[in-house]
Amino acid sequence: MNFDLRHIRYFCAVAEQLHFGRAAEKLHIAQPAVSRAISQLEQEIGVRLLDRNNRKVALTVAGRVFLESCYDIQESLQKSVMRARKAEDGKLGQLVVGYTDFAIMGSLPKILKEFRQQHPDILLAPIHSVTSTQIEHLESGKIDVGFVTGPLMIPDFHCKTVQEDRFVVVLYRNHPLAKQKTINLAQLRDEPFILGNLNDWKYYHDHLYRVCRSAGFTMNVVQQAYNSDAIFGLIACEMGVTIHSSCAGDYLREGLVIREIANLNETILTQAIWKENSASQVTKVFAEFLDTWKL
Amino acid sequence: MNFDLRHIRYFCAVAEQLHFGRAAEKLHIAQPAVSRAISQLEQEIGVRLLDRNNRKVALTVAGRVFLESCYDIQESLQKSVMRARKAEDGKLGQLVVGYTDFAIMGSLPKILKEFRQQHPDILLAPIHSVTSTQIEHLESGKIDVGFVTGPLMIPDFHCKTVQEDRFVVVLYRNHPLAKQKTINLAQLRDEPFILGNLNDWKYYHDHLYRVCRSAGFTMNVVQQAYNSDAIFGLIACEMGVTIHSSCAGDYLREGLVIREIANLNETILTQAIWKENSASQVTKVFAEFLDTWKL
DNA sequence: GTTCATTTATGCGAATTAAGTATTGATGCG
DNA sequence: CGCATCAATACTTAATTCGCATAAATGAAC
Repeated sequence: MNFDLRHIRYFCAVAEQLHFGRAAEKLHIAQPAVSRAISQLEQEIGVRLLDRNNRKVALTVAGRVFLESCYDIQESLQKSVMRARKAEDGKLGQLVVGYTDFAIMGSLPKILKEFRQQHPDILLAPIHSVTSTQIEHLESGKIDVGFVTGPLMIPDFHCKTVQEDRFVVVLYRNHPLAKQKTINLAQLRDEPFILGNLNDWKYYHDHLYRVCRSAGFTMNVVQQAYNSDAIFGLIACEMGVTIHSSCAGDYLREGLVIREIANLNETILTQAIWKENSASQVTKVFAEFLDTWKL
Repeated sequence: MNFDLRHIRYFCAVAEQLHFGRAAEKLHIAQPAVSRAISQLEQEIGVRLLDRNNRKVALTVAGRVFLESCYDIQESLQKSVMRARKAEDGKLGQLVVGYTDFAIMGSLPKILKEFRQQHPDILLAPIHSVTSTQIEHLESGKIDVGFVTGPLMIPDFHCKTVQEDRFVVVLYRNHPLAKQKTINLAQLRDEPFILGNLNDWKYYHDHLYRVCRSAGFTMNVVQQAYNSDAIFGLIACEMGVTIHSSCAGDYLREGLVIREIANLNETILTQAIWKENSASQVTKVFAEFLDTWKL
């Protein structure tokens, strides 16, 4: 294949005009150049593309077939250039997003949906993992953006709070405290607590620990569960209670109830977090997008 | 887009080698030519494709994206040339095939299946119509090949017999003659006949007329039906009998029986037929294929 | 820190390729 | 049969691409 795009351009012009002279005019060149290009192309392919004499020009069967291909190729080339430019701008590519239980129960679906609409050429790859793991993966580059449970402040990382939830008590329906509309933290002093795995949920537990300490007690943890669903499952067994995020409200299983905590200003933040330096262009586009996001 | 395939070729080479010198060697040109082509390409697209200094060459994100496109384009170009060549040779295109009831009940399915396997790039467009209509459509170019009921000899047309059937009597099960194993034609002298529309089935009727005449009688036609299924339907109503092609054997409806005709050498030919001149290349390929077809 | 080896980029003349001008030659129409 | 039209060809000119020589940059080694 020793022809190039010029030949294809010229061929398309002639095929459209069915006239070498007019095609040349459209191409802003002289007619002989067109004649030569067409014969070169035909020679190269080894097939006559245009049935022509000095009075008439018509596409051959092969010419019609090749013409279609020519349009395809030109279109595909144009797209390729666009894609390269988009990739440069971070508007095309892949974004690996880490997320916690709280994030996926809360604002993340809306955020990702909106982002996908604005940037259809960016493939989102969401990965569930807890805050501490996400931070490791951000460091190692395994994920581009994390949605973690804060409050959090890590050097060299950018943060954006995307969700603010209240602490709430989750009880089984028969629990005595379920009769109250709101619960004072101190009332939970002697309750058996079911929490997420103390290693995995470290950031949330530290926060919760401080909250309970300031209410004058330490949680009596009787079970550690794998995730929110497991916690709720164990509570449904009436094995204990938990303090969870208010974002669980929509996802609570049958038999469980949520009660607000009285006189507690402390909130749970879910934050988007990404490496300040060494962020891919796609990450930067996502960061920009988050900038415009209203809590 | 003021670049051509040369730039794409060079870019692919560099992307593969990640080394301008070695790429140049592979391309059998000097290194500066490669350098220049790459910068031209980058300038044209407006995006840096290769992160390079005097020690290292690496694809940028945009470069990776564009490289994929380059492979696609080159492949697509190669295919386009192949398709044009195939089209020239008649190995790609469309073939409109007319066929009769007898053809589709007989050898046509096998023929078309085999042809499709040998020529997957030829789109077959089968159209049902009777012999006389097919001949009109062949004249006007509406169909490329007809499968008609012969025997037939038309000037300027090529013929190839693809199927030879016996005349058989089709009766309803309760018919007195159904008790016989074979039937003499003369026994049908006074039977009410159900045949296809006399205009549409002209060629078959003429043939059948001659056959009955030589048996010493003229058919008493009481009903004309639209197609074979309709004929059989009316026979199932016990409105009459018919003489049909033995190819109907596999398709006969419940309640009907077939009886061979004694002492009849006459056969029904199904023939492929196409215009000798002005045949498209695809038609010629089909004709060649038929040449190798064993009856 | 300096030198060296390696490799991409650039300047310039040569070679190749494409385009332009003028003309030929073929073809259909009046 | 001549004329008008239009693609093809010959030859010249312009543009592009290439190769060689070399500069400039960079990392490694001493």
